[in-house]
Amino acid sequence: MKNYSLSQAPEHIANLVKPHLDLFHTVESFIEIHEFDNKEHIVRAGVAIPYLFLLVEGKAKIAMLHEDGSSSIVHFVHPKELIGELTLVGVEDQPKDVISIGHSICLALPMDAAKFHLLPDNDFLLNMTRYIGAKLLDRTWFNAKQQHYELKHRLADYILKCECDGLFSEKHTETAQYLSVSYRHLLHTVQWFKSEGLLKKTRGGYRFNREALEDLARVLK
Amino acid sequence: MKNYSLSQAPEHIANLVKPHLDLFHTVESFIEIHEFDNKEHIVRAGVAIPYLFLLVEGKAKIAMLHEDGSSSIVHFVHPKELIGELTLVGVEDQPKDVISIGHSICLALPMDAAKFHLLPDNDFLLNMTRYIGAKLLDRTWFNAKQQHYELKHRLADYILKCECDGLFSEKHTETAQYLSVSYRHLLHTVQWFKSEGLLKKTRGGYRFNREALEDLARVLK
DNA sequence: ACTTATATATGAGATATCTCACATTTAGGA
DNA sequence: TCCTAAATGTGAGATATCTCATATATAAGT
Repeated sequence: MKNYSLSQAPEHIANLVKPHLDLFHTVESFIEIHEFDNKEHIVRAGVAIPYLFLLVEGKAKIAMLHEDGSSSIVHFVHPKELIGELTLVGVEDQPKDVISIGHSICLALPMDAAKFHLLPDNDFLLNMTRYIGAKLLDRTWFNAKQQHYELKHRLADYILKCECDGLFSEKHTETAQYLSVSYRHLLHTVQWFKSEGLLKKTRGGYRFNREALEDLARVLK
Repeated sequence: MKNYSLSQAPEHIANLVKPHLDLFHTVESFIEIHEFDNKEHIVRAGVAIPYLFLLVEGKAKIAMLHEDGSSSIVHFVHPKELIGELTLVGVEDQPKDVISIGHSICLALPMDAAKFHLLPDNDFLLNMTRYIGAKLLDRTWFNAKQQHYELKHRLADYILKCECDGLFSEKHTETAQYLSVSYRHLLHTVQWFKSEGLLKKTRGGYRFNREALEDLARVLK
């Protein structure tokens, strides 16, 4: 993990970060930049979170460990999303694991500074409430659909959400944990997609038949 | 639906409501009391919500309609819980159905008054953020468990959560919609519980073997 | 008291999904 | 470059869960 203050950041990083600073303009002097390698913990389950993070570049997964040793991926964090916001407002006592997927870059604001300078600011707080509220809505919706429709629909939806320039390149292991099915069953469905001509493996991922996938995903609205 | 202002409330209702007013002490003059009958809509899906409600007495379900015509129960609202808080903070454009289960009583604060008088109040807003944040955590946790464990565990957990003085008396139809399984399959599991001596039907509901249910529910932590 | 809608109940057969076992390929670290 | 861990891929058998059909009991409305 690399860690330096905003003012010491190399220029290409500073440029990357600049567009994300608006939320934090009142506390700019406290801001640090943290870089994480693949599989590095950004937050460790059960350990108090010392920063409010904002993911600028890269990707991360929030994972949850079950009693039986297996784990679910509860959420994929993408750029512009916060990490630690529930700790900031004081409702999360037991944080979950947050793990970098590939190399990633975060703005990091010490939690104390955030509590002291941001929470009393009504505009900031309203933004935060909306952010959390939108997440609640999303997750409620996601989960209702998740339980109700079988894998092929959810997978189609997921592929379309993750796809980048017509290429789907998420790991099957993580897809399975996110969609809450066994790896084995995910592979069955992937094979079925292939055999129906919805997916075709190429270098670096899968190409797909967008219309057909959209058809399958449509029931999730 | 009966609807009257706080000052006109009959005494027994006023007494019931009093302990719940603290959140709203700055806007007491705007407050109304709404009473709903069984199956009456408190909020109708897709129609703008004109009030921020606080459930004082009774119970309500928040339901979600799927494309295929079936519906999921997303949440059971219990006394002291809010209805419409996501509309208040401005993230819910399409409210879901909220339906009274049995007779219920709500505090009702006109949405405009709430927006004007409560949102600018930093203390109130922080409370609201915490309320919404706690709900997000709960639901995340609930859903991860929900997908991961089979019905017998989730049902055991649900019975213990709903039980009142050792009596479980929720409707099977609603239980099935909440736990996202078919009615048929729920009944299979109920029969199995009976045959194993975990459940016994009596007048007005089911008695149960608490230790055995706790054992089953334990994996959900 | 009668009628209707809703909730409870049970059976039979289909299938979506899981567990376990094992082989192969890919990627990361020394 | 080799070695190891992770990711990918496939098979066989079990089971959790679903759909549909149908019957009875209970609650609600007139």
